[in-house]
Amino acid sequence: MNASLAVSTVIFALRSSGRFGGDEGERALWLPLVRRIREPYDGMWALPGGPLGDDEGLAESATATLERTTGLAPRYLEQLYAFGDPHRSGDTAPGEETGRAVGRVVSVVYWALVGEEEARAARVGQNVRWFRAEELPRLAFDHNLIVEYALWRLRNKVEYSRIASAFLGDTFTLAQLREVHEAVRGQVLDPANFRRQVEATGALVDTGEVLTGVRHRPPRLYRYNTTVDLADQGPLGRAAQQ
Amino acid sequence: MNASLAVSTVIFALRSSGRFGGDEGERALWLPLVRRIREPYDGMWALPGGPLGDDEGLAESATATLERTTGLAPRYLEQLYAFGDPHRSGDTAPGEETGRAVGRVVSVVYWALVGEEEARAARVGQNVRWFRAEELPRLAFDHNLIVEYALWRLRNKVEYSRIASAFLGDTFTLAQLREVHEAVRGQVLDPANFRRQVEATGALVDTGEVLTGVRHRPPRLYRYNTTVDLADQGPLGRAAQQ
DNA sequence: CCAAAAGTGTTCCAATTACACCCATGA
DNA sequence: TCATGGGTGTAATTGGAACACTTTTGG
Repeated sequence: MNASLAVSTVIFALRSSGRFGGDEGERALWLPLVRRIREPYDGMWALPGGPLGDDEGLAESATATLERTTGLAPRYLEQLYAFGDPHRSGDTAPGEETGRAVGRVVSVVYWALVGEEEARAARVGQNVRWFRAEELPRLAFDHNLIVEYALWRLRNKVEYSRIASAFLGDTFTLAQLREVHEAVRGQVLDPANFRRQVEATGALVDTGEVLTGVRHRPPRLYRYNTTVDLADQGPLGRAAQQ
Repeated sequence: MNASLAVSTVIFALRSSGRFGGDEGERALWLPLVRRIREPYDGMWALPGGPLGDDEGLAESATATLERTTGLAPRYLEQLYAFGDPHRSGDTAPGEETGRAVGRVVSVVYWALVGEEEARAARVGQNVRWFRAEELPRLAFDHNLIVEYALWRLRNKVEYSRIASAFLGDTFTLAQLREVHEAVRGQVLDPANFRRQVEATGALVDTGEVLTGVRHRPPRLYRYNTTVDLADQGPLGRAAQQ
């Protein structure tokens, strides 16, 4: 019989390493992993996922995994890649990846972004733990490679699309948006030039409100033009396809 | 049971509409399709593909399909997307896509580029026909959408990678490379600026030879630096992964 | 008034564009 | 020698990077 199909999801959140309630602190990318409770790779950490349901779409399955693992809904979701190498389990013995199927598994992997606010209150299940994306232990299967690839895609895409706003709330200041870019891209950006660049895209909408309570000049609050997709997916975005 | 898995391939070739042997003529993108001989969509044209073999990698399966359909080997091959919507057959009745499996099918689709020279001599099988990529009939399943998406990816990628050379032989003149870009991107490019841009990448190697027999100044023949991949796939390219 | 970040202005540099012009070959 | 595309030169324009400077708040 054919290989069996699983859907896994790389879930990214931006978290301040500082205490709760504090607006400040070093922001870094985190992601939730689940501990395996069967062979192969028993006891190791792995990406959340599961077998594809009989009448379930691929993106739908990724969303369900996200909800099951964190209780959250994605602010951005995109297919990453399909991994199907016959020996990707790294083991010569046939392994099960989903906890149910046996034998060869092809994984369609998605990556998701969740909001910073929601991520603070994310449910933490029994065998779920959040890790810094840059400091992962050795994961089950080829999941280290998958996370690396997802990080690469995220970092590329944040430069030429609007997905950075997925980490933020509906309204945000330009400094907040810039800090997301800085955290993901790993470099400091000139506030003046950053402002002009995002303003030049024409996608920013001035809400007319300002953020008060800060001990300096109150920054304006912006919103993104929601009639436009966060990222151009070409024909896939224009169709109702996913 | 789970959905079954198929691998399909969008195969692009660049063809002159002129006669054989003539170097000139309007170049356009063509692709081979196969005629379905079963329900659903019996008699309609579809992308070549087939079920994933038991011990076969995904890219390996795409390469095998390419060989079976055209007798050619890909000069460039990349995974496009996994399509798995439960109702992508467009039919409420359960359909078979591969000619063997029954029920729901998830297709991992690849796209490939083959050389212009090889494509002229491509084997044309019983139920295989080449079509201009811009003038396709209504295809089986969601294959029109898939081809549209593949075209979009090709046109994007040709601008920031070296995949255009996959349509050409080992050595080529800058005019030939420019004509490939013009055909794919659908716009004329300034020869002088095009030359400087590709030279600036440092990937061009002057072979020292020239192309003779033309009734004007003989152009130099170049080669691409083959130690570099045609396109940066990030961690996927660096690993032995496919 | 002072510190701090918001926001604006200006200069410099690199890349792209447009286009003029010379070069080398076949007919 | 002429037509044709190969190849080089150069000025104009654009866009980004760097950084000085003004504005507006809380303390």
